Amino acid sequence: MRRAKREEKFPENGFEQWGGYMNAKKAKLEKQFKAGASKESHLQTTSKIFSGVSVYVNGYTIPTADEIKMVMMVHGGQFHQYYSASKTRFIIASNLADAKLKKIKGQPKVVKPQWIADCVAAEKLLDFRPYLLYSNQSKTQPKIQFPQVSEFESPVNSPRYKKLEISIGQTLTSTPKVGRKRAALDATDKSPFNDSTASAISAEEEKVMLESDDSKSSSSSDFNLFSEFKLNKKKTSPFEVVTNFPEDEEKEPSVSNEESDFEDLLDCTLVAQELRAAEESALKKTEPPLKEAVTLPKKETPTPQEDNVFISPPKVEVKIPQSTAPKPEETAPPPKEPEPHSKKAPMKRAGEENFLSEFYSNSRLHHISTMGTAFKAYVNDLRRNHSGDFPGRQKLLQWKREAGIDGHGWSGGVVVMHIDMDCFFVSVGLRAHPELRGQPVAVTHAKGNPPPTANSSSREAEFQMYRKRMQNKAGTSKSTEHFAEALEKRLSWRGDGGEASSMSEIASCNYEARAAGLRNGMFLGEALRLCPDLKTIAYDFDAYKEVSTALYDTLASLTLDIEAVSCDEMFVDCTRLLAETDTKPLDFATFVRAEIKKITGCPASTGFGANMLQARMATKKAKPDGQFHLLPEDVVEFVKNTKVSDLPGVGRNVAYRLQALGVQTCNDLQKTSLALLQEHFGAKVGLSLHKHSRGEDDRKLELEHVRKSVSAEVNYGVRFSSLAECRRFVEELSAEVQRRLEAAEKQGRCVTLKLMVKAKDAPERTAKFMGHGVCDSLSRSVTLPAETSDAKIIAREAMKLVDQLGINFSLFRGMGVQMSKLSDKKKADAGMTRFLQKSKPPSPVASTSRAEPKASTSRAEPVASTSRAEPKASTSRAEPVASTSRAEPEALDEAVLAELPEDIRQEVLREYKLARPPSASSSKSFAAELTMSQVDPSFLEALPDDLKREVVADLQASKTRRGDSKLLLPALTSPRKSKVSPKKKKRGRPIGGAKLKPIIKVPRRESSPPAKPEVVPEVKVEEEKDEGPLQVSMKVEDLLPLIKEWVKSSAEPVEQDTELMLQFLEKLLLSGKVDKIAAVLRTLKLNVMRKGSAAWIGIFEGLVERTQHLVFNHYGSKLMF
DNA sequence: ATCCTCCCCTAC
DNA sequence: TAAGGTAGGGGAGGAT
Ligand SMILES: Nc1ccn([C@H]2C[C@H](O)[C@@H](COP(=O)(O)OP(=O)(O)OP(=O)(O)O)O2)c(=O)n1
Ligand SMILES: [Mg+2]
Ligand SMILES: [Mg+2]
Repeated sequence: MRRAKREEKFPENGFEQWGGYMNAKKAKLEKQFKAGASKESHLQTTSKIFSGVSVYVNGYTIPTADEIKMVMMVHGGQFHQYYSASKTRFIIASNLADAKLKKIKGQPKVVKPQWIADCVAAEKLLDFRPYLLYSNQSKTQPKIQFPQVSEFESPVNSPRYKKLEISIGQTLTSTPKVGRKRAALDATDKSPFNDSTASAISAEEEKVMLESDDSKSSSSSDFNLFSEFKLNKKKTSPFEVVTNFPEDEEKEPSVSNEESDFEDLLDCTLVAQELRAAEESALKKTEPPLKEAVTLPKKETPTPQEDNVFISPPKVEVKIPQSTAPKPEETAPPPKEPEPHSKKAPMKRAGEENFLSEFYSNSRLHHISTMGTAFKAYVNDLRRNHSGDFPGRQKLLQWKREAGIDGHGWSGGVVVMHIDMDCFFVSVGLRAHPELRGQPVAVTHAKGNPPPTANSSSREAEFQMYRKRMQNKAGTSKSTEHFAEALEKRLSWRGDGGEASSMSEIASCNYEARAAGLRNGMFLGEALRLCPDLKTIAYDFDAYKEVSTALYDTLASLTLDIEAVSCDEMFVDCTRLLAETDTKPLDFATFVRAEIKKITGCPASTGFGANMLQARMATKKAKPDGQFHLLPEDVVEFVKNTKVSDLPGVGRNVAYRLQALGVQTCNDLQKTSLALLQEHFGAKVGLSLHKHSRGEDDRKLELEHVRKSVSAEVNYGVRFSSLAECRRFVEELSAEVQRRLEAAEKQGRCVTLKLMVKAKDAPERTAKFMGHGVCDSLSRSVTLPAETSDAKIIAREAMKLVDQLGINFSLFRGMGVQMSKLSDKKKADAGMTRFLQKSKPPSPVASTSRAEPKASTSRAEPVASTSRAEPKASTSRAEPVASTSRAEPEALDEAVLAELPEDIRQEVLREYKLARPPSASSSKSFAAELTMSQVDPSFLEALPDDLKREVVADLQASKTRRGDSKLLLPALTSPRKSKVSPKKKKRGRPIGGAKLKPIIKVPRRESSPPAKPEVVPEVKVEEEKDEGPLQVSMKVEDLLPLIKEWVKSSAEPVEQDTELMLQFLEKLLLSGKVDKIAAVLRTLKLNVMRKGSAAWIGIFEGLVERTQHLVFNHYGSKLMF
């Protein structure tokens, strides 16, 4: 069966104990290799130990998830990639770490991984109870044998088990597809920062602000020197400031990655907190009271109802640094901005005035991200408008002459250069702090002496708790130790609650600091413990921007075969440049780096290679302040000593999983078969690892970048005290998205809402001040019928999604709004608006893309939106309408509508719908097709009969689609976009009702609620004896309903029906319709489980077994479904 | 086979 | 206190 593909299957192996597990694993893997791509044998299982057992692995476990997956495969169990309340029977976890665990519905058993290991060792299914992670008895060693193999029926402690489903493998098709290709045109020209969100201030404005706001440069003690840079215009490269700083930077032993983890490790700590909180306040189910809620009322402004409610002129942005301020050393906490009346300045929270702009102005991640985006656009613009002249080349040639560098350039093949500024933020910052050169320095917000937060003791307690948990992890294997160690380092602050416990992150640290073990992204507290002498300096985003621009302009003056990576880094295809200037790579490097240092005062390192990977690795080797050319002949050797974690795409997770496979270096990786890699990591990732480990890289520089999505999200400071606040924040984020879309001259059709929700037992107080803490994250999206960039529409859709999720806003810890399925914004669709709004000519505005030749696009007040409909003072309460193709509801002219082509009409209807305030109960959004539950009844009623009929017909025709799939683990939510039959409409979600108490059985299906036997009766009898309705040639869509009805219609299956079904399946098999078999079995399984009938389950199991037998005989392998 | 949604991961 | 953003690759699994 072609299905074999690469799913979960492993040749038999004989690995026994987990004791010497690591070793055994290696041997086993090798064996599998040998077995070679014997795909066929893949499907075999060696035992039935885990028959009927389905597991989902959460977090890191000692047999790793991959290993458990393998074991389940081999021993007859089921491994679920996602947790499903209805299908997953056990959750394997070592601790509470992943918040997800805590909100899972269906109360699956959470069992320690050791259980799996012990079962394998014992070669039989052991009672899982001793291994329950939470049970009191769990203590430790277990091994209580359990009589027979699958007696789990015993209602250990939950009758729920009864209806527990036997899960069968799933996995049917699933081709590693990537799909989604969005046609998109190019953006337009403009300077790099025109769209940089908050900082979208014009250069002039910026300057003014800088000048007037001295607090700004702030932190830097010497404002003067600093300002010299700041006041320079950014646009071009006016960086003549020439600051020659003494060379510094001595070579440091290269350190590995930066501190990537964050919450993961943090999680453990938080988990400890959670535990404690949970223990203390046993069942304090109710909504956690918002402690600060008080201040809210007064704060609220009259809420401008205007059109531009949510636009937040970015002006704020630039100035901010001031509030933060002073450097660490010389503490001088500037006065917090005084608060009108209330005592101390209340923390600013999302949804409150100025929060967003203030947050953004201080967010380093926001800055590097938007700068990165801006530079990609900048390169696009430069390429588009380029004259063909590269002035920098004259300089290069002159330099060569003066330096006495002879001709004979490079004659090799493709040369890719990667260039990256050394400890960027620090290097820039040090220009203003020459006295700190040579010392360990880091850039961070915190300056030190945090208020006497008296929680050092509580932290100590947390730490102890954490330790306990770790030990509890039993395993104690290598990796566990590794993580434990890492964690301890980060969290083992004791005593004083001074800065040694600061949770402020270090954006960048110099090489002197790295020598002490510091890494970018590390907490200041931990950093100080590692390096007590660390000096910290403040951020200076404007300066970074200037240096970045200088970096780009420098390279752009030499060639435009550039792929921007970030504000301090890019790839350059030097092939043509070197050939045309007859220059050798390293000579070029010397020149460019010197130029950059001369202009910016900051060091950059460059690497050269035959492809992007090699160039990147070369840069790493070159740092700091160096250059390196990885020659083709040296690649093989070079790569062997490279750690896998140094490969692009190999982060914490992949590195960990590779390590579990015994792979740590590229050399190890080379010895691993492609098949195995793909088995574990998927087709693409596996192949990528395979190639990268050999220094091979197919990627081509992306010279014309096409943006695919635009988003704005904040996962900090989110603590809503009212739905209104939440809504307002969504509106602000939407306005931000609109602004960015406009800056990029794009529109989109898909709106995605992202949420971070406090995990079930996570403490109200997060480890990091105002941080998101331990959360579950989820997203929901809607595809609109027409593209838009209108913040109002975006916000409305996003809010609908919020409602739809039905989670109490007070649990939100982060929100994001994203627009995707982008297309260039043309005035084109103004056509529709015009059509419907008889009076309004399509604003011919901006016109085709490409438009503005750089120059700052207007920072634009909210307005901007091109074809904006006139907000007529319509009678209807429609909001002040805004942009794009949208007509006033009142403008709908039935006659006109009737003449429109079908597709257009649908869009109009859609728009019409959008323009209306959603009725209270309707929280649904449209998808490609309308769904009954998404229709606002009042809207429907208002339609003329014919239209009504059409809409309804449409709904019914499409109602089958889009069933909810998955039902992700954070069951924390509600029934997802459950369909709900036409008749009943979605219950309006209780706006603030958190459904902490999920129902036992989650209705995970579209149509009828599972537990509803009522409906069903005897529908039809499709299962006649004789040939009956089941035909091999039937389409799956016709077949499945029959299956469903079969199960639904009778309490107990009739034997003849079962036989008939088996015969039918056999026929399908003989006809090669394996997919249909899989589909039938899946549907059957679903419905049987839903029914929860033991009789049906038994029948089903028997059917599956017999079918599998047939399939095996026919194909030599089992069917995966 | 391919598309789509909802993740997860990675990178800066 | 602290400022935990944002874009893209890609995998799982369901629908078509
Ligand atoms: N976790 C991180 C990683 C990076 N950055 C910012 C600060 C860095 O200076 C800048 C560039 O990132 P790099 O990865 O290039 O790191 P550095 O330039 O600091 O050091 P290196 O010399 O390793 O390039 O991005 C950050 O704020 N947080
Ligand atoms: Mg760098
Ligand atoms: Mg970089």
